[in-house]
Amino acid sequence: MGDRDLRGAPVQRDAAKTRQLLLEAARRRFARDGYAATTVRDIADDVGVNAALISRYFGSKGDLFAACLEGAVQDLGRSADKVQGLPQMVEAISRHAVGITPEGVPGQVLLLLLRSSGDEHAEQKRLAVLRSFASKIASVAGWTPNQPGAEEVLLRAQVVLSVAVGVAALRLSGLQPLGSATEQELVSPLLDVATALLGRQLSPSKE
Amino acid sequence: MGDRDLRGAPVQRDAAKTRQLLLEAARRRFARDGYAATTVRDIADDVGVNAALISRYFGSKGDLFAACLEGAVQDLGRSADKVQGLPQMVEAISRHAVGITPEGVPGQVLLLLLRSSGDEHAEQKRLAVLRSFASKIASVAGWTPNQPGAEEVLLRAQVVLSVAVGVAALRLSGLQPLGSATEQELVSPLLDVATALLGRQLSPSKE
DNA sequence: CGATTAAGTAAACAGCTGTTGACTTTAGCG
DNA sequence: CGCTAAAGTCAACAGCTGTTTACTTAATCG
Repeated sequence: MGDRDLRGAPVQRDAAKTRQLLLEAARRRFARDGYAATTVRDIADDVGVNAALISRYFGSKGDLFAACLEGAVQDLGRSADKVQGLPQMVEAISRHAVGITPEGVPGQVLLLLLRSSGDEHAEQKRLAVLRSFASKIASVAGWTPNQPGAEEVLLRAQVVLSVAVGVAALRLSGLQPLGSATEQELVSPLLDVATALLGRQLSPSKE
Repeated sequence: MGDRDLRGAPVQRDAAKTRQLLLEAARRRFARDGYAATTVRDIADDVGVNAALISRYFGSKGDLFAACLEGAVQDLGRSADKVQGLPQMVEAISRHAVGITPEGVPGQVLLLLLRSSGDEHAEQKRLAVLRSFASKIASVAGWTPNQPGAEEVLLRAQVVLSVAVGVAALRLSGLQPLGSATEQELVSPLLDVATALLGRQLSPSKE
């Protein structure tokens, strides 16, 4: 770690800070390369710290992955809460597909939801997040759980989610022009997709 | 391997057959679990054979992965050649997203295109396949390479491809109802998506 | 049938992985 | 300052990974 900071804040030995840096590095690696292809030494090297700290701070590599997933949940939740209409939802999806965080992997949060450690517990959490995010998409489109045709709407909402994760994955692969498309360039096609899938359902604002 | 076969064909020791079985097992594993999480012993055990045969028959684990990718290319190409209109293309996509092969992983071929070994050579092949498949989608929608707005159409075609791989990935995750949706149940929403993205471009059949 | 060659196995290998325990260094406080 | 507890390093470990080598077993053919 660096010996100095621009501000006077404590830098040199700060367990909380180091823990946070490890978490961020792990998120990047896990999202980009996947769980199995990422070693604890990779992550530790990114931070410039010894790999033993991962076991010390998080318990195990698997627990670190679980913590990353938890972070993704919160990031996603924070975005979802602000969303009110279908266009706003598409904007949020575009933002996540492109990647919000600076220095982060494109589509980091969404990609993490595709990554799997072997652990059953983590796997169920991952599934729970996907399910709840799909439900959120459906609800934004005016869906209520026990109306007729709810299953069909939920399916379509999950297809919308599929676009999001698919775009994130293909961007990561470097497929052009998708890989270098800006957030705004994505909004138009993604809005078309969302409208086509969910637009004719009892829309919240007009008609 | 089994000692008998129902037909009189040679079963017990057939290098070609064993090689083929290894290839199929590898495709399943790589598609489902990814490259790094799959060990050569896993694959060999699926076939009931010693792991040393993988190095012998394919050169290395990386070469085996490349062979799997090659298989995916051919499968995808075979489907793409038959396709003529946009509805047929959606059908083909649905078929691949659900998974054609019996005993195969859902969306095996599409998932393989998301999996990455570290190898640069394999990575470029993977990208080439994605690119060519996206172009195929665009061309089915009536796109020609040097027309005005070609870039935009290509982007939209790649979004269509994103839906395909996204659906395959989320089905693998077990997200319901998407995970157990039939090919026919997927056709309707996917046709809506493809039409919304590419329909207003100079469509091949009507108008 | 016996020999030759292919098909498959077994064991060993070097390198890497996650994790642990003992050690060293730094920050903070009396 | 000197001491203590925290923060971080280091080295070692057991287990697993891909690959190779020497071997056993089975099929083929004169």
